[in-house]
Amino acid sequence: MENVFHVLKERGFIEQCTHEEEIEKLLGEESVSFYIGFDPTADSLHIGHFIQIMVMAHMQRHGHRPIALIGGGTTMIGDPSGRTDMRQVMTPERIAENGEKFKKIFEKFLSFEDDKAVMLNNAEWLLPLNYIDFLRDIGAHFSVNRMLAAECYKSRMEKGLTFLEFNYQLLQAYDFYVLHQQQGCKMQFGGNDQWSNIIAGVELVRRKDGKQVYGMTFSLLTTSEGVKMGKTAKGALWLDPEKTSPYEFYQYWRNVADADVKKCLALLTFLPMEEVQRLGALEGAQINQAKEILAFTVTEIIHGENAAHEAQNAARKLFAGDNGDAEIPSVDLSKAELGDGRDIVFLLEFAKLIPTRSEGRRLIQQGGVLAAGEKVTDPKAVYTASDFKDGKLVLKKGKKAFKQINLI
RNA sequence: GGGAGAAUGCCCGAGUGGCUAAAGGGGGCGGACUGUAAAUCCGUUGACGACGUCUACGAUGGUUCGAAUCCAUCUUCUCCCA
Repeated sequence: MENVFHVLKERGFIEQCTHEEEIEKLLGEESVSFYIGFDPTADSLHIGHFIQIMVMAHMQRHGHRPIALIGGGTTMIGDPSGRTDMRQVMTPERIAENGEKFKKIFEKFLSFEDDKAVMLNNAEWLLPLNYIDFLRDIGAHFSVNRMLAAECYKSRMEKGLTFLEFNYQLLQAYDFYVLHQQQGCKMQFGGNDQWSNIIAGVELVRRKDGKQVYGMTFSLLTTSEGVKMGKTAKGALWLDPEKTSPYEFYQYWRNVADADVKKCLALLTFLPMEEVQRLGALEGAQINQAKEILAFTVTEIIHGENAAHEAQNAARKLFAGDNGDAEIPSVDLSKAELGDGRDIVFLLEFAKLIPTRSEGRRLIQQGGVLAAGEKVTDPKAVYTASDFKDGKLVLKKGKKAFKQINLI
């Protein structure tokens, strides 16, 4: 079987390794147990986590054993790495709830049968810890001097870092130590922002057990301009269809910058690299084909084939100017609520295309609103039941935002 | 524990008694150009019953005809000393 290290390297996942040659050798020789930690700070995973999930999937396909670690314990502290502000302290109930949701998502991407992958929660061993014992056993191995010098705290050295957060690294290192002992875990992966935490774990295992374990980090998904990808107007690009609809999700990828197409295909899909190369090399208007494939494939992996087809059809129809079908994101408006007619601003607000009525008026004045294909020029224009063809009215805001109102 | 300073719109950041819904930048949104791209350019960016009204410059109270700007108390944060 092909060495997964080469696959990950070729696809551009790998950013830093603790011991490149040894890791390559190890992954080529035996089935390795490795772990990636996910802190349940929100009620859904987002696209940043998805990269890590892809890595686990690639690894599992090549015969290795993923340990998906849910950070029920570490989330009680909050990881300060690479952040400019302190994380909000979360209640244990919320953390547990979010953790359950994470579990369900992992089950979609990994096979947990026959111990081919395991899912654990570090709350199990972190919550019962005794402070004094922990300090003596684990804390003694850490150098504050070294920790402070680490790049990941840099921005926090200016703004302030609490002792609570400062302890995060010890806990993550301890996770690795526990997993090494209990699960024979030899590697830890993570986003590039996890580098310091991962090295800390590698060193702790070496000091405590005298064993060599390894760490590797993966590129964070950034645009060619270095901005974090996966940000939408509403915040993160979530994997949960309730939080980010498959259509929105599809559109996000359909609209990535030319320069990022190849990278996204390599990191977010399982398409063979020859295909990725070919698609990424397309130029001019042709690269739109590659973007369609990217959008469809990623949506398919996350939301399934049907949802991907629906999203694609809706997008194609809307951008082809054919507003005829029901796959467009829509809202229902009762006849009673429409009454003798409502003004355009009401309809825009009702369809959640605008946050305030002022925004709606401004938009109309700037010529950014189309109703049933006609540009709306008067903010006071009133729409009645007769304007709904077959009980439908498609509103278009700008070039890319559509919403259909169904009269019921 | 002692001392110094800061808190402004989504973010950064000017403003130190009326001309301030608050400069400038970033971001967002709309338009032009295009390929549902990037870059660029133009416009816009508190809300609402919209040439007017209301709410806003950490919180509360006060001085004043009038406060983001002055005073008092409080809260939070940063820095220096311990």
